[in-house]
Amino acid sequence: MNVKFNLLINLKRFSFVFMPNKKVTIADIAKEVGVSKTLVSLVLNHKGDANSISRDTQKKVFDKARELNYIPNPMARSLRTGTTHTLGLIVADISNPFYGRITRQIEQYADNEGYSLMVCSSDEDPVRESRLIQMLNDRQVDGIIVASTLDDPSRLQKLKDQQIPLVLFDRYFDGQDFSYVGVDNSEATRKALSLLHRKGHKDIGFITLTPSHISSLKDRRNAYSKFVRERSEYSNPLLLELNYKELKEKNYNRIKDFIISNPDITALFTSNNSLAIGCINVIREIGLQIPKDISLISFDDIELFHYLSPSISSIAQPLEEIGEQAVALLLEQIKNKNTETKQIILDTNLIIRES
Amino acid sequence: MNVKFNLLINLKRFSFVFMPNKKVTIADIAKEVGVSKTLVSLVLNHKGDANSISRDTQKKVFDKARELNYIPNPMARSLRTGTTHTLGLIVADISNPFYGRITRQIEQYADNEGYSLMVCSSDEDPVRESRLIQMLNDRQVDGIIVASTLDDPSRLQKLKDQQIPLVLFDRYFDGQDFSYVGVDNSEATRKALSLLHRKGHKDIGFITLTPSHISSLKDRRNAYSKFVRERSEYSNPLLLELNYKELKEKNYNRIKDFIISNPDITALFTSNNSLAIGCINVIREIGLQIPKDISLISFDDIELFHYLSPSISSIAQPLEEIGEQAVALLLEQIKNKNTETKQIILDTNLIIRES
DNA sequence: CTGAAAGCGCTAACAA
DNA sequence: TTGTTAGCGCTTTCAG
Repeated sequence: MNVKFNLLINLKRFSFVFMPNKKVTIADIAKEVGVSKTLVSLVLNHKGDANSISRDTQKKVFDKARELNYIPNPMARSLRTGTTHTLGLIVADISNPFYGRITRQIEQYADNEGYSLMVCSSDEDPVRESRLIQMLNDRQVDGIIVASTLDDPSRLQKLKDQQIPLVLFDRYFDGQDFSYVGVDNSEATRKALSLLHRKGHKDIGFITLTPSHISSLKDRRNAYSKFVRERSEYSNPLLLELNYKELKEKNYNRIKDFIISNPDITALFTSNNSLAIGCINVIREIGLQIPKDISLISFDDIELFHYLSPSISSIAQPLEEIGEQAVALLLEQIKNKNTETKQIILDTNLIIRES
Repeated sequence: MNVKFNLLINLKRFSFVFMPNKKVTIADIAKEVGVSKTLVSLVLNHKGDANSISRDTQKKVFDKARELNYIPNPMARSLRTGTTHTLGLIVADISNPFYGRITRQIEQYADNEGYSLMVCSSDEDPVRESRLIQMLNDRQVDGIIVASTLDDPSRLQKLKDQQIPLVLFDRYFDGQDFSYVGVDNSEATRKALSLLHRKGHKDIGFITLTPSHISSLKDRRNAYSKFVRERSEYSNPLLLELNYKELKEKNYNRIKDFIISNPDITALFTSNNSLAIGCINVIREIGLQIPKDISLISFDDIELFHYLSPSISSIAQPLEEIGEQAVALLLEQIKNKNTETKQIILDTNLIIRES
């Protein structure tokens, strides 16, 4: 028993000597190769040729680095350079498949370029989002991608002033000059509404979310208002706004009231997938049938819509491309701080199903 | 023109003096208050009392820090302390709602405790996962939470040897002593199978995923084998294994073949939600009806199952609690490196619907 | 071609 | 009760 115990202790002590416990630094390499730390750093950062260091020396350094299994300390590097090779991503809710799938893409492209991703959910709370931005900024991420829930873009403007690379997606700010990737929400909404209209629907209800300053939501709602205004046969806009909290708690009472108190409605347009789910619930509960009694089209396609019976028509955003472009835009800014901001508008796809 | 140019230059120079451009450091505070950097550091880290620094001095330091809007540089701190206040999370695929929802919880609890989260998807690829573990380790995250797709736990053992806090979830390793939070997959599977059996199903097909070393999948499959073996009325196990890639590509051919070539099957158990979706597709395609011709129960409840008609019965894991416990376990290890490993098994919930 | 030296901002022994 | 000093590991002038 004692022997065993001693053995353990000795092993532990011994480990100090030979194990890769104590991490190797450029100083170790320098000492072993017999050159200065500077040279090692230069070589390892592929600045050897630029500083005309002999190929022979370079090779020795590289070999020794591999032999010692040298791993650079990112903290030391970050402290020195101010860069972290980390990107920050803020979405409303990572468990929402819309954001989940975009996140997946962003993660993938970032990883390909050697960047890691810090993921945060703002919960549609501007205060929380501000805190997260601050946190990411404090942590010196090299850039931030955000589907912002802010109503006042000044916090983001501050980032830009600080030259922090920034890309918005899904939501932009009117009259603000940020890089952005998204879709034409007005046009997509108009197309869906037109379809409903062509199918003979005269009373189309529109259900959307607050906070209503969110550009994507606003554009969709405005497109609806415009659509209704342009057609004399529509009396009043049939509009319902839910807030994020009641939606999250699956409190659909107001949807129910809305549908019941507007019996003329023959079609519904919802401005996101969760709202559509709420509507489906309510419609079933009331005992109505889709699409016999009421038609439904939703923004943001999710798998569910495809499998429902009847399947639900929806407007699909090109999630993969949104993620890809967001990263591309951000990396461009990171690589060249003077890059002009760019706005990328991608095409949506109106998927017509049975609803 | 020239005047303007000069103005810019002057502004730039001036900015050095008063703008919050150049970040304030403890040195600035020290100088202003007239104490040493050490003292400032001590006070700001709430070690003032412990080092019997006068309350008066402490207050001065705190006030000045606030006045100067001091923000500690996490890189410098990390370099010095070796801690980053960052947690690493590795899942198979962040866009899968199962992981998305757990991630959401983990993020939230981590954030509450002042930790940020680095999220990575392994894509069920062990090589990729190893790389991610290495990356997180290099970045000196304070701890790692992982739903591991590895078949050889030695890479994880290495983390443990290095004293890196580690918590597994969803998947454990037989005979390995890691902290873990998950559910009793055997029991849950048995319960579902029993239900099917009680309802009179004699030929229950079981569809699962490879790689088959993944513990959760293995336990489910073994539970099925055992169940079949224990009942003489079952002739042969009706088992199909898909691989992750064909599932991801929605290549359901083998499911189709399986169902067609086993016409006796009256019930199906799938070991995850994506497989269930595949089955639903195939069953519809073949022209069979759920549950008239074939019943279906799936592991891992998703919203879709609730809304499908018929709605699909499933085994729900307590996602929120899994996330919460995983973080709790990890933080315990971070706070006290000598913490014993702990395995937490949570209850599942068999949700019986129409399928 | 190479190296010395000066920090990035912070913390923690060790003095005083 | 406070301060000095010595780095953490790396990059980058600048001077040979």
